[in-house]
Amino acid sequence: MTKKEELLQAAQNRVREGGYNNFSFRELAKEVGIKSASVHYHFPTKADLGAELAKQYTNNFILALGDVKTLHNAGNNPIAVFVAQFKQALHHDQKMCLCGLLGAEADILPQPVRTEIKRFFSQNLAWLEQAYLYHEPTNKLQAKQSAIKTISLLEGAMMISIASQDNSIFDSAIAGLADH
Amino acid sequence: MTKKEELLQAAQNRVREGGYNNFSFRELAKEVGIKSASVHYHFPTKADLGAELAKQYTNNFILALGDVKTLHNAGNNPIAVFVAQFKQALHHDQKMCLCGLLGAEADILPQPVRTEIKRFFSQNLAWLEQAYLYHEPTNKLQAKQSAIKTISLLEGAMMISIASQDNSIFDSAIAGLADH
DNA sequence: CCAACACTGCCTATCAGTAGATAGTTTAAT
DNA sequence: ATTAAACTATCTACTGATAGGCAGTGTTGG
Repeated sequence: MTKKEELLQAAQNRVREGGYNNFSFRELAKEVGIKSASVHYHFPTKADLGAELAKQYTNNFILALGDVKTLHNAGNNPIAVFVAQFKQALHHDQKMCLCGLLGAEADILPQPVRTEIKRFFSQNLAWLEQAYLYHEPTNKLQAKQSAIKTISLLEGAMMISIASQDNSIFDSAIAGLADH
Repeated sequence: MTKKEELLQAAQNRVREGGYNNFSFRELAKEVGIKSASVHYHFPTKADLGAELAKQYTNNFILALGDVKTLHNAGNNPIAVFVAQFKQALHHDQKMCLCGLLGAEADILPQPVRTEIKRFFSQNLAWLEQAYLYHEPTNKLQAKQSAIKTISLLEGAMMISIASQDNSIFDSAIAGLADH
């Protein structure tokens, strides 16, 4: 892993714990073993780092989901796949969704970061909408609404589980979500 | 409104926009027209201010909901009341739920603040559980799960609406929630 | 083949601004 | 005379950012 990648990874952990203001160039530098001035070589400003962080997070997230049509044709329920990916993010890392936390504080984000956060949700909603269209008989409007309900439930459940330090809240929230 | 109340109000606005790290004693002092050192007279430390902020927010929130039994007996659907209060928080202030945002960054909060955030959710879940028990034929376990699903959906929908700068997302998410 | 050059990735040193917090003082009301 | 609520002045620590240096790694023209 390059220093640049290490910096992004360190930043991701900190942002997922405490938001955009919870990391500094000095802390990241210390963690990866370089000086804070050198971080500016890789990312000219903090906003640049934040924007690239959100961009890569979104891209990796969508990539890991896979293709809706492919999943469906292989006999997998894409909605279950989506839910499982959120569950993994919580149970494995014990941290918030990066874009969930940043989304909540969107008002104070530099615009390039905010743009990437918006993209995360528009892309995930589009993915989920397709998932509902493939998986159950419905129309576009209904599928859109189901997509919104599903991702809202997941982000909210994640948040409350972390606030309450109780992952069983998340499990209760998603019970029966991807059945039938 | 006393200076202390003004400080709490100013802090609330800032926290609901960008989390715990998004306010400083200097900014609050400037906004209410005193010096930053004077803020320490009212709140010895930042953690004290944060804890009192979360405490009052929770108390006011529960108080505004009213009594489940009273609502039910007056022919009102308590679940609809709960949903309406979240909708109001979003549409009126165009800001996140204070405890929602703070809950997401619970890992970095001073313990007294974190304790208050936990209380917000345990109290709201208890209120909602009662609401479901009163409003529809169910058992305690089902009511608990419904409570978790409902508050998760509301907090998540709020978050995504703010991230996307689109309140219609919230409205879609709650469509049909408090019917029948 | 090799000297000149440029690029990469880091460094030191430093800046102005802001953070939370403290000690001690003034002002005004009780 | 006491107390509440503000003040001035100051501290140490940290913030993002900049200027400029330096070693290593090509890369290229004579």
